[in-house]
Amino acid sequence: MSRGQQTKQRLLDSAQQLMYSRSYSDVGVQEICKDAKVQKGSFYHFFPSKSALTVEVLEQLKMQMIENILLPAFAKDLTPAKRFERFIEYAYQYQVQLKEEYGYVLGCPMGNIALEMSTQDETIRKKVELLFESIFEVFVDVLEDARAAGELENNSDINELAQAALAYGEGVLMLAKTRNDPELIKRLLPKVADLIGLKSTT
Amino acid sequence: MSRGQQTKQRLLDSAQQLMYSRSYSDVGVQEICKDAKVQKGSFYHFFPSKSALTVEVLEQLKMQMIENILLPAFAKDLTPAKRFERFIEYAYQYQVQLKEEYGYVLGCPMGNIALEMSTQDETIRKKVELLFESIFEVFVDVLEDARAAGELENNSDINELAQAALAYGEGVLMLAKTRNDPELIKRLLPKVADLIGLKSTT
DNA sequence: ATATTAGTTGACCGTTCGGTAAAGTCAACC
DNA sequence: GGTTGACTTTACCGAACGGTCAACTAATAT
Repeated sequence: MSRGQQTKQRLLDSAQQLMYSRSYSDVGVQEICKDAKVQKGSFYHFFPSKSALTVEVLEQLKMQMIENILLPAFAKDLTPAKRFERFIEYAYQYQVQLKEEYGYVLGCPMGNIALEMSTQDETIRKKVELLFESIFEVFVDVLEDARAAGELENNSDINELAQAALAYGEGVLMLAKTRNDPELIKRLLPKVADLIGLKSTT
Repeated sequence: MSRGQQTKQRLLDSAQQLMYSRSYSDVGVQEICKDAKVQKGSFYHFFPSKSALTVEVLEQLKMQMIENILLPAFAKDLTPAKRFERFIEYAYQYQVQLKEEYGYVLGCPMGNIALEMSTQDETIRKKVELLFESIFEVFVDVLEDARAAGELENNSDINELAQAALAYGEGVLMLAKTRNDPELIKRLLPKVADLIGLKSTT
């Protein structure tokens, strides 16, 4: 990785961490630069605006999420129901760790930005829309497996079920963040099985 | 209502509208004052800080939500299932209207603030927590009616079901806002019946 | 070796931020 | 009718905001 690439990467990493732990608006370009040990002029050498930086942060977030959470959790070594359970365990452990580190349950980084920025920055909104689409696709895939295996009691459209599961996951993370209590995830998220009609693993 | 009360009310109304249509951070006290036709000095006569104003805005929001949405939607003239349907219709119509007015689906005003501010302002987070509690209580009430009427197939703890329903509602509103598409509400929200195990109205 | 490009530095822009202070005006009560 | 306290007005504070610019240095390619 070239010198410039490294600088850019530090900016992306600092921005991702700071924005996730606080918010888009509360973190200024100045603070991102200070954290990344980069001068402000350099920031604007790599990014035309704070908004553009954020779009790249979101792209990086997507890749990390797919690689570190979605692929391992939904790997096909388990039954669809068990994959969801593994996903829930991942989400729970992660939020617990965040609470230890920051004192707060931070929730979903996409959801956070979506609600803060959707009415203010159209390119950010569109980008988050795409990130949700990535999760959606993974869910569709598991649900198809489940239906093929006869483990899906619900005969609704799989696209709708996937969207419902995504919405429910985001909602649970919102409540967990608002209550600052990661246990909500463990208590509530398993009910996604009822929502999509997954046969319980008895 | 006295002169001072009127001024304070204008500040609360302006802040509520502006923050809902954009965000907490993006709306300054200057802009709130201008919209309410109040001088900045007066603002700080009524509120010690922007944060304190926001807490009062949230209180007002709660009262409006209960009176204008929760009470009429969940009135006991219908079966529990039908009450939920009426609630969904209310939510849908409201977001359609907002999109016409502002060009954007604005989602849930509590959820928006919760995700933006929970890690930054503890008193705001606590207040939103209370607002969620208000909705939660209404849900518990309907669910008890449903169980008493034998219309609840799910025999889980009602508190958990109510929280799950709340989470799902918030999640759907988040997706609707991110996609800027109110139709998602109509398509997804009825699945709350599956989530909580409400017998379908056949 | 030199010219070109990529990246860095630090000072600077106008504007807005949340919040303060002090003087002035209004209405109500004695 | 004068006093009191609620409310309003206006000017102001230091700090931070997103963004720009021109000069400088480092790496690369010919």
